[in-house]
Amino acid sequence: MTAMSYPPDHKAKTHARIIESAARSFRENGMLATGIDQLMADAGLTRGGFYAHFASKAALFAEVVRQTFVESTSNLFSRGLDKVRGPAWIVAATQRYLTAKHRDRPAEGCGIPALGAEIARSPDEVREAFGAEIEALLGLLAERGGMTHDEATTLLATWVGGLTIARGVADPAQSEAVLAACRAEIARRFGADPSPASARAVTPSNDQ
Amino acid sequence: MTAMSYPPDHKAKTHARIIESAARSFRENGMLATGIDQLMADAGLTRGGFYAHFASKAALFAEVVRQTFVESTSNLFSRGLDKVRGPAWIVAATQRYLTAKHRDRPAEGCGIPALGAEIARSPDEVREAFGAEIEALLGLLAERGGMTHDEATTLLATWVGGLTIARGVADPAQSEAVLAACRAEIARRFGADPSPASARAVTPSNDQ
DNA sequence: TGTACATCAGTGAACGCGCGTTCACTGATGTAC
DNA sequence: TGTACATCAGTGAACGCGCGTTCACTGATGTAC
Repeated sequence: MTAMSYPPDHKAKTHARIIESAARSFRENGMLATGIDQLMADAGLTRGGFYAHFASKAALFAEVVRQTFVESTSNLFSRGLDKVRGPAWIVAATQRYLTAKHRDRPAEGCGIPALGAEIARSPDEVREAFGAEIEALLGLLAERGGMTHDEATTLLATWVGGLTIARGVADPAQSEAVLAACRAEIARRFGADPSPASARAVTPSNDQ
Repeated sequence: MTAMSYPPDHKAKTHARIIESAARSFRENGMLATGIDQLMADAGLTRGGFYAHFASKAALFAEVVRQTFVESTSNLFSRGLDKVRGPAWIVAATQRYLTAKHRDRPAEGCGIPALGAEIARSPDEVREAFGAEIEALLGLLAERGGMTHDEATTLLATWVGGLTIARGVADPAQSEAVLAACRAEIARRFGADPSPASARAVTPSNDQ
């Protein structure tokens, strides 16, 4: 009862390690294509131990969904993007989301384009986690971008759809054109400079 | 050489039947989750015959991608939508795409939200077919909606992302709110009545 | 009209392999005294 | 300080099953004469 084996955070660290490496592999290869053998091996463990950490693969998937939103929130509200608000933030965040780098590195990117279709086919456990994360993210987008909830929803939809289409297209020029079109239209809509050059060094301006 | 067994269109009909039932199952359950045994059984055949029709599962997937765009084009440019152009078409097509019915029937719906992530992970064969179909569809959207290529790209991205998010969310009210937000913003942007009631009976107006 | 034949769409057993999950266990750790 | 013990994170063999693909074959069909 009071006896405590192992350091108290040992299992928690292993748990987090499994989720983080699963989150990478799920986004890169798909949830279904990632076997439990493989993802446990990636975390330096063997298959049997999986069920000491998660009730099922679906339970892990729900945790992975949460993990990808933690990462996305960090990507969208730090490293320069914490210094701007309103339209300037919207344009700068768009320049960060709709890039060739994000397109080419799904393992580190937004979970919605990478996992959305598999989430939609998953049990409630997963879809409820997704719904809660979407609502929280939309709140943050609306607040930081000075948008209505509807505008934030549409902005996120355009990001997700733009990246989905760009990832599916084989020709690099055509793919880049899809990203550029969405970037330009969003910048036009929110009335700021659409050139990618301005996205690198975001300057605090246009608060709300 | 000149000898011709079976009616000349017999194999072609079987070929089309496999593609059509695979297109349904791929969109509903995912490409990876659909086994060749199952999809051949759905078409009334046994597994071995598959390779008389397709070089590989990826080759079938490329055909399925083309098939879903044929269906989408039909859905977006007929049954009332062939009677309008310009902003009126944009709003009416949006009201048809971003609906609970489309969300709940992936097997009959747009292949981009349902298969985009799996297309992105597929060989060039599949991604080249997707790129060609995207380009053709964007041309049609731009022409019928009186939009620039960039506007058409962004509109399609918003449709795809909106449906992806709405499908992943468990709560029906939250899911409907995502669809409604995207519908309303698109209608607002293209300056027409955003109420769903006007979408049912589209009236020819506002040409280009 | 009747028979022999060539075609080929489709069959079904078999290949090696990985899947998600269960479960009896091992062995390193910290605690009690 | 030293020993016996309880804890429990992680192990690895095993479960039944379906995967994508290959290949020797069957049998219905249309053609030739």
